[in-house]
Amino acid sequence: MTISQVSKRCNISPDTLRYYEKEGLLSGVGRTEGGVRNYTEQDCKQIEFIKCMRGAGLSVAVLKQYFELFKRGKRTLKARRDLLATERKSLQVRLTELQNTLSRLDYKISVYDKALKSKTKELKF
Amino acid sequence: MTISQVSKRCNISPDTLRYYEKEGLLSGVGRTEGGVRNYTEQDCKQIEFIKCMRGAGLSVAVLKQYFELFKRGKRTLKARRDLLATERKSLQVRLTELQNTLSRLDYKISVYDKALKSKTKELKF
DNA sequence: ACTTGACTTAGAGTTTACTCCAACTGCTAC
DNA sequence: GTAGCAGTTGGAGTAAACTCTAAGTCAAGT
Repeated sequence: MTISQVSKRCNISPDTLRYYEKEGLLSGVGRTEGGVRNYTEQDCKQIEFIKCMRGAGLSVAVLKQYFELFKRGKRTLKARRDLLATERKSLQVRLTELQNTLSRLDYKISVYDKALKSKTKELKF
Repeated sequence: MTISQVSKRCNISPDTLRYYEKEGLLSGVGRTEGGVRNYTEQDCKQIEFIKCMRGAGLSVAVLKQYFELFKRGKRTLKARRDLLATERKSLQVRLTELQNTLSRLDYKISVYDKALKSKTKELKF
């Protein structure tokens, strides 16, 4: 697959794909004789994984670390597991925060709806 | 309250507090005769609100817009409600995404745990 | 051979949200 | 009255994650 095909399929710009590769999140992307990137199905899966994790707030630096561990082979299995577990933990924390903020927004919107009905009072903020 | 007191209480740096004020998220912070910021309890509540919303990913620009509507008075009640509702919606979407990613991480960690037990196989990534 | 369009690289530029700096002011304590 | 500290301002600097530009290459079509 060419970069533009992967770009469309994964909905990530070619620039970003090149950037991820430069940062070491995609080490083994092959090239044609002409030097053009030739992505495999595996590459795509990995890109989807990266996209998913980036969406959840994992930094490019952490993902780089993860894939660098990978390159060092089987003996880093535990380290990778632990890295993921750490990220999982902080994701869980952020999830709970977001849930609280969602409730707070719901409450605030309900206060607005009441104020709009009574057509009299203004709010503090 | 002085800026350093608020900074401690809200756990936000004085620089950030000044930055928020400059950006219009805190319009009416009073000053002493000497020109020193003098925060009220209301100001603190507002700062907590800003912190909470920033934590949930609302941009400084959106919050600025919200407080600018506020300055225009009661006739912007509906606009403010709608702004909050829009943000609530996208927060909800992100929350669902994060939940999916959390599950994915859980699964991946379980795969690692299996691989660690059997002590034989490597993973794709 | 020549144009066209997609691709390559290195490196510069952008955006967001801070964070830091320099130069200055105004209390408070000695 | 002056040292020291907390505060002020305007503006410069930073980090992360892209995003864009310039200059060039390559393969296909005319």
